[in-house]
Amino acid sequence: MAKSSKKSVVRMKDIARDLGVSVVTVSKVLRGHDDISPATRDRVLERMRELNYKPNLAARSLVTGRSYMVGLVVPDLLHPFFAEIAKMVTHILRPRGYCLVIASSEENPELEVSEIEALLARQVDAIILASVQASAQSPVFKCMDQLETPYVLIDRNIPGLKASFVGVDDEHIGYLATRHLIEHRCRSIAHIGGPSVSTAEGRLRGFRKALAESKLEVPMQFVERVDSGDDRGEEGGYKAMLTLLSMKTRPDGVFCYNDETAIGALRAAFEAGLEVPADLAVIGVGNMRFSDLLRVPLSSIDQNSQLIGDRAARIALQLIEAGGAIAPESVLLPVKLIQRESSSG
Amino acid sequence: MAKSSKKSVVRMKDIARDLGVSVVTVSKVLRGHDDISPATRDRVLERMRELNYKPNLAARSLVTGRSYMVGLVVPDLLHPFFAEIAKMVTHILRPRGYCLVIASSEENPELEVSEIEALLARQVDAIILASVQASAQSPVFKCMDQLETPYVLIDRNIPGLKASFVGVDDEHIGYLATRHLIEHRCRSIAHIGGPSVSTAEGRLRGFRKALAESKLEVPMQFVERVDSGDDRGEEGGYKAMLTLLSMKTRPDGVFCYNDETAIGALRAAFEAGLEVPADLAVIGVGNMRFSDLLRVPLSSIDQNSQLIGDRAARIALQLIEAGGAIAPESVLLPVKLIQRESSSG
DNA sequence: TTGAAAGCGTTACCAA
DNA sequence: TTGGTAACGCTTTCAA
Repeated sequence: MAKSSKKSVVRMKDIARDLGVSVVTVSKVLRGHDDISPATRDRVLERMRELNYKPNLAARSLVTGRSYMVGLVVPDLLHPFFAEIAKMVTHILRPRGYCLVIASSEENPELEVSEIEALLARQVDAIILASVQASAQSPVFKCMDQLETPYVLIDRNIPGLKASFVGVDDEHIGYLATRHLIEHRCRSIAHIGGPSVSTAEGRLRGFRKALAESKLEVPMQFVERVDSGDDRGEEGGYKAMLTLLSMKTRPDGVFCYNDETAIGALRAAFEAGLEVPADLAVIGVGNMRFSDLLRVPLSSIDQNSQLIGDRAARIALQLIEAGGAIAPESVLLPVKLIQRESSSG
Repeated sequence: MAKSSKKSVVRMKDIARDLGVSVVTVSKVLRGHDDISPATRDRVLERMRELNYKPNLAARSLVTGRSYMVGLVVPDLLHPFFAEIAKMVTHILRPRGYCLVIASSEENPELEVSEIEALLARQVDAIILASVQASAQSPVFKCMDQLETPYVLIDRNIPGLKASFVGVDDEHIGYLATRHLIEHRCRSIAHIGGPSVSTAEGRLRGFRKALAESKLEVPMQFVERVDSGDDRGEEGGYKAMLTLLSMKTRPDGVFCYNDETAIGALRAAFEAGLEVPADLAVIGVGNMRFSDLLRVPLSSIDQNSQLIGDRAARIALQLIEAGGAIAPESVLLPVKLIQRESSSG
């Protein structure tokens, strides 16, 4: 062989020429068709190996109409919840020949639209989407429908959309967390909530439900809201907690929309000289890694993010294989309360 | 318009037909060629909008030979260091029309090879790579060279490879961290190191250098090594620390390969009833978020991960645009010591 | 068992 | 300013 210093994109044509067979034959060998004689097959395979042949997937995609790419759109890759999902999704997809194209919406609905349009232009076979769209009317859903690109919603459901969804029961999460605080003798419980997406709203509903059940009051001012974006909640949680602590009757427990928010809340509480959980019990959602190594280990609700990624990927594959002939499926995964010191008073 | 319920993949052909122009004209309008009359241009653009036309990027890729995709291969997406890089890379790439395909090697060299081959088959225009290959002889590098696919190494450099690299000076990190411990009156300093990649090795060299400079001994047994993989180091750090603590003369300071390892080490120290930093000072690398909210806030060296992603993405773009006619560049970003309670004795 | 021809949606080249 | 023609590398179909 010549010194392999020059660019050499090997094509089927080259292998066919070298071996005196047709391109079709090479193509068939590549894809394991059985109407090829073992002798030819072996020669072709050997030559492929010699030349280190790699099929051009763009060309294949053009003729088959399938790209073997799946898009994943999340609000923030840095959030461990979504990173874990991304990891699990590739883990399921890769052995099946698919690859993952990631896009980040940065919690911005318009950006999400353009990211999805870009994915569609790339002919992705399916999209897995933690959407920040406000409603089912958003043009993204029409786009995907128009191209018949199947999609799976994760984490945040969009009411009124006939699409598959994988996530958790957020109302249940809110209920569970709040009941937990009540059972630990909190009587004046505040909530630091997230932006207006289904998850935050569900958790708030669960919060109210638990309190109502126990006939506990929720002063209006005890529900603070954090606009996401800023440092994924930590700063927001800090400020919200400051507000809560400045009230004349202070809460003795706080249920935070997520762990980042809770960590911010903890920081505010420490700075104010409070003991956690003696003066203030805190619980979050997400069960972040290292939650148990914090100054006061943080109680949390585990959202089962690995399983969300796993299931979403599998459903995406089903939708691709089925060519759309499959009914939307809604999967609610179980959650688990992880009690740690921040609420064990 | 008919109800848009049926699949409708709009092609240039359709627009051309509707308007009585040629496909070429449509193509030129799409790409902003200026040899088209404004009148035609407007008609085409309007029709594109009406039909919600999206160019088929696979087809374009086939003829131009460029996919506008960049591959990113990391050992573990879940590690915040790599997640941050991934986020930054998309952030640079997206506005320029590129998308990011992610692949995870799981710290497995063979898996890394196959992931890279898959990316090459997809015609990615460049690859950004935190490689786990042991040497420059690995076939992956030949592969990428053969296809003239430019690549940028990040985080871990491969000695003897003529490739662009973006990372930090790991020997300096090790030196800085160790000097810091020495300055804080540690006299018996241990190291918990990582797997044999350039980063871990550099940090170890820096460790030895700082100790030698101060004429401090390093008993062989004071250098523990963690095989990555297990929970990104936390468990390994824990076990390594247990070993160190079981010695007849215990270290009074430990420099850990990364923050995860350090957190494991902290856990072991706490369980042994030690006070940090009074009995044992600890410093890590990575400056993980929430490092300052740990039970004992962890001192660390910040690796500037955002900037690594930024620079790697820009270099990748340059390499793509230059068509290989650019000399490899090695960028060493500055690091910063973040002192916290774990080493402020 | 093999292969010739057609075509996938786009862009490049050059002529009109 | 416009467009015809020929690619790009592959798969599909169908005939040999």
